[in-house]
Amino acid sequence: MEWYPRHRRDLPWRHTHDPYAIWLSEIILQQTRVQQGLPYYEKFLAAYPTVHDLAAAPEQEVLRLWQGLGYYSRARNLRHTAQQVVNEYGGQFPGTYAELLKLRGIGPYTAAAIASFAYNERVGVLDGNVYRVLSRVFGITTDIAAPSTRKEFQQLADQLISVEEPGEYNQAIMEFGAIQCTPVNPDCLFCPVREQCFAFQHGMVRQLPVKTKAKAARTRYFQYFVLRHGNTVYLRKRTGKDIWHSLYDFWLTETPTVELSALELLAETERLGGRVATNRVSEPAAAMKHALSHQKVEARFHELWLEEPLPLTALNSFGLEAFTSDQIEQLPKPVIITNYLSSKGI
DNA sequence: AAAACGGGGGA
DNA sequence: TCCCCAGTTTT
Repeated sequence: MEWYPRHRRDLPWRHTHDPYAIWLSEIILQQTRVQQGLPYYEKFLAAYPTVHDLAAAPEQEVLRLWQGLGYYSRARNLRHTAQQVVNEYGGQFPGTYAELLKLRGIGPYTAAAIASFAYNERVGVLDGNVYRVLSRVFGITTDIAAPSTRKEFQQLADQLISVEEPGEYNQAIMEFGAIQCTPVNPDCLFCPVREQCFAFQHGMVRQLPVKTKAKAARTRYFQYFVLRHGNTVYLRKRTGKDIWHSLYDFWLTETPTVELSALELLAETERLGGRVATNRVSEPAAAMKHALSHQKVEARFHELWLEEPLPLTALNSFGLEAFTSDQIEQLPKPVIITNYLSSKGI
């Protein structure tokens, strides 16, 4: 806590005790680096200054603002919880850790963060930074990837937390992990706790924390059909339990390999009720790769110019909608789709 | 307890 | 190109 005031970054959410603003920042910062989250925080607070504004916003608008941040369920839960706070809590965020924990998108970490930052409740935050600092300082070799390990660290965090300034303490230990006790090349030379640090004293800094590696991501091959006619492009809102729920992309067939024969391409197009114009020679399919945590997506984009607009019955049964490029701009889309569209000047 | 869920940045 | 980072919900 001596280190913190001298080294802390000046971040906008550190100037407020408003639980709404703190909640917003914490949801954005889940699984997200500060530098990436910063502009989103500003955008959201400008668009939705209060929880009432967010609760009243259309889902598609919220998702569009969230575009590029990933883990889109965070954005849907954000809006859901805003509505719940307005409708069931009279617009006031719950005032305790236990109550906050009941809200969608708020787990142990976020509940502890809001409760301690906004209300000074004495409950230890446990994020990746805290795991790292505690495992090094105390020489804990338990695998932090194992869910059962949480209990051990939570107990320690709750024991260590300042009685006088729990919120300040929580921010301090996380900032210390983010800036000083970094995952690689931590600044042990100028570390204020090196004398008490087990890992430093025993030359184990590089070995801690112990964390088993996730298994390799599977590769999926997406064949996108970029169906076009005149000024319109056909897109589809993604539904179901897959990546990018509620975001828009093109008609999609998934294949076991990267290849898709010209025959299959035409067959699929005809299945949609469309005929490819013979006077427009389609270019070779554009290829793009997209890496996620648990999947690698290799996408091919087959641009198909249709002789006629797709029949309405086909649109309805396949969930496709016709859009102009101006309309497409407003739709929430996965980054890979945005990248493809901008490469095509759409 | 394990798997699913995005995207960015550094080496 | 490979590797690393990391909360919550769902299975």
